[in-house]
Amino acid sequence: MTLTQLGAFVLVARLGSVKEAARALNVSEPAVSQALAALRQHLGDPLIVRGPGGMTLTEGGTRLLPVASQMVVLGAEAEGAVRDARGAPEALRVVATAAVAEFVATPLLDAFARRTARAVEGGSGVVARREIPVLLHNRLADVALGPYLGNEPGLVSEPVFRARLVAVGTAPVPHPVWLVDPSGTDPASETSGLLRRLKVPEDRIRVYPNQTAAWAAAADGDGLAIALAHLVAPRVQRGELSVVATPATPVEVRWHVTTLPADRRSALAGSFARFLATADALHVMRTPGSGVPPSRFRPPVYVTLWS
Amino acid sequence: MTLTQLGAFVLVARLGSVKEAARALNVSEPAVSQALAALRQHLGDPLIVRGPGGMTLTEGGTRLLPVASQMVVLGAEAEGAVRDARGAPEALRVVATAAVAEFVATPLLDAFARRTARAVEGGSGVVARREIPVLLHNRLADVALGPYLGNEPGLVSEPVFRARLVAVGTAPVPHPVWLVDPSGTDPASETSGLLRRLKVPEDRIRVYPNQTAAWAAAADGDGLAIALAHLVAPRVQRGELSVVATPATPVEVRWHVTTLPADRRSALAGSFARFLATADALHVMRTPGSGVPPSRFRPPVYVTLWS
DNA sequence: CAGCCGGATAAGCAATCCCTTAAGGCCAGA
DNA sequence: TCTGGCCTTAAGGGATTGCTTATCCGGCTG
Repeated sequence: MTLTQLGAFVLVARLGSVKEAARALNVSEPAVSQALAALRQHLGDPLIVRGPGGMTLTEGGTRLLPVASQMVVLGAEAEGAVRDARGAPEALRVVATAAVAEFVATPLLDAFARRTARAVEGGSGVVARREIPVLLHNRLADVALGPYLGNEPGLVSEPVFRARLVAVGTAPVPHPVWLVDPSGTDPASETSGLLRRLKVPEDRIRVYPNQTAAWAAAADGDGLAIALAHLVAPRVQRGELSVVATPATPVEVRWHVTTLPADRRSALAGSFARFLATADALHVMRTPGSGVPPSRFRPPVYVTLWS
Repeated sequence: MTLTQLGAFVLVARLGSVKEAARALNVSEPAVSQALAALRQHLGDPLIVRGPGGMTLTEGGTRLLPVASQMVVLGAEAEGAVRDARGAPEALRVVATAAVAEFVATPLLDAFARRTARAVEGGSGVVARREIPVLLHNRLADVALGPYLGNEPGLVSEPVFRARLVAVGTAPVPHPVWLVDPSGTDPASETSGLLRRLKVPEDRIRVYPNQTAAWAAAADGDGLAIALAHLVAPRVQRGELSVVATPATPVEVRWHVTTLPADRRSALAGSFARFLATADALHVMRTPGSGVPPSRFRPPVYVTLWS
C-alpha cells in the first residue's frame, strides 16, 4: 500500500473516472489503473467498480476513501511542515478533559502566551481519559490537563489545582434526572464515577454539550447538574441554582498536568507545566472563565477522529 | 517518502533509539538507519539527532512527528476499515457550523437514528465555513449543516430552517463589548459578518467557548451577546436577558443542508437530507436543545487538525 | 590509550513501484 | 453487429525500496 496508490484511488473516486484521474495526475491511463489494481489486491476488495455515470464506490471503498484522503493530505502536509519549521513559532498542543477545556484551557493558554514574550501557537483539545496517554506518547499533544496519570508508564503528572464537585439544582427530589456535560460519557471521568457511586441508571442521565448548558437546564428545574463549585458559585449567589447535598457530593477533584518525562518533552511544554504552578495560573483557574479576544481564541479541538 | 520510512521515524522518535526501533520492527539496525537517512534526504532536515540520553528531535522533526504518526495510524486503519466493511453499521458523518453544532446537531442525529430503525453510526463536527467544501469533497464528511453552499461547484444545498439572530443583554449602552461564540473567529460566519456591519473593533469582542456561556456573561451585564432568537427566548421571558435592537439586528439567517449531488452521495446521506425536511426535524430545530441519553451522545468533533 | 556502544555508511541483492506502449475485454449506442 | 469509449491486462524497463552483512566512525568509559 503506497501513498501514490492511495492518491490515485482518491482521485478516481473524486473524479469518477480513471481517465480523468490520469489526466489530472499527468500520467497514462494504465498507470492509474494499475495503482488501483495493486490496492485492490492488497486490500482484497474491488473498492470502486464501473457503474452508471462513472465509477462507484463499493462499501469497502466508501470506508477507505476518507482514510486514504486524509493520508494523502497529511503526506503533503508532512513535506510542508518540515520546511516551515524554520522561523515558525513554537507550537504547544494541549489536550484537556471536558471541564478543564470548557472553562480554563483557553484563558490559561492566553495568559501563558502573554507571559512568555515569544509567540506561542497554542491549541487545546478535549479528549477522553483513556486517549490521553496515547496522544502524549505519539506526540499528538505536548501537555495534558486533567486527572492524575503518573501511574502510566513514561508519563509524569503534577497536581496543579484542587476543586470541589457539587450537585446543583432548584430543589432536592428523590430520584432526580442528572444533567451532565460530555464527560458523563467518558467512563473514566469524575462525572461518571460520581454517577456510578450514586447508582444513577442510564435513563435518568441527560448529556448536554457543555456544563454551562447543563446548568441552564438545571436552573429551569429539569434536574440536577454536576458542577465545579467555584465556577458555579456566582449563579448560586444569585439564587438561580442551589447546591444540593447527595451521598457522593461534595467531592474533591484534583487537576493535574501531565507530560512526557522532563528529558523527553519539549522545552515549551516544560515551561508551560511550570507556569501552571505559578500564582498567575492559579488565579486564572480560580476565576470563572471569561471571554478572550478573537485573535487569542483557539477552539477546543475534539481530537477523537472519525472512526 | 514511504509509510515504512515514516513508521521507522516515528518509532525511533518514540523509543529514542535506532537500535530499539529496529528490535521493535524485527529488522536489522541499518534498515532503520537507512529508512531514516532516506527521509532526511527527502525532506532536507536531520529530523532527529544524537543527543544526551537518546535521539532528540530537531524542530523539523518535532513538526513531522505528529503528522507521520497520524499517517502510520491511518495506514493501519485503512487495512482494517475495508475488511470491516461487511456487517458494520453505515456511518454518517455530519459537520456543522458552531451554532448548529451546539444546539441542534446532536438531537437531530438522535431523532434520525431513532427514526431509521437501522443502526446509524453518527458523528457531528464543528468547522469553519471555508472548510466545509473540502471536507465534503474529500468525503471526510457526508453532510454539512450551516450556510448556503449551493454556489460551490459540485455541491448542492437545500434550505432547512430559518432563524433570527438578535442581540441580547441587560441594558443598551453606546459602545458595548460583544460576547460571541467561536463562530466570531470564522470570518465567513453570520456572527462575524454582523460584527463587521456594526463596525465593532477587535478589542470590544470577547470570544466564549459556546453561545450558552456568552449568554451567561451577557446576563451578568458584561456586554451584548449574539443569540438565535428562538433559542434564547426562554431566558428573555424569564427576564434574565432582553433583546437589544441594533442597526444590524434582528437579522434572518437560513440554515442549509449541503451534500454532494444526489448521484455521488451515500444513500444514508440522502436519507438524512430528506429527513431534515420533515416536520419531526423542524420540531427538533425549533425546540431549544435538551440533553440526550449518554448512549446517544456523540461529542461534536472539531475536525480542524493540529496544523 | 584501548575498548565498547550505538549510529552511519557501503555494497549487494531481491522485490516492488511506477511508468511506458500495446493489446484485450466490456458495454452502450448507432 | 459494428464502433467508440473506457477500463483492464500484458510486457518491459528504469528507479526505488528494503533488507541483509560488513565496515566505519564518534563519543564515552575504564
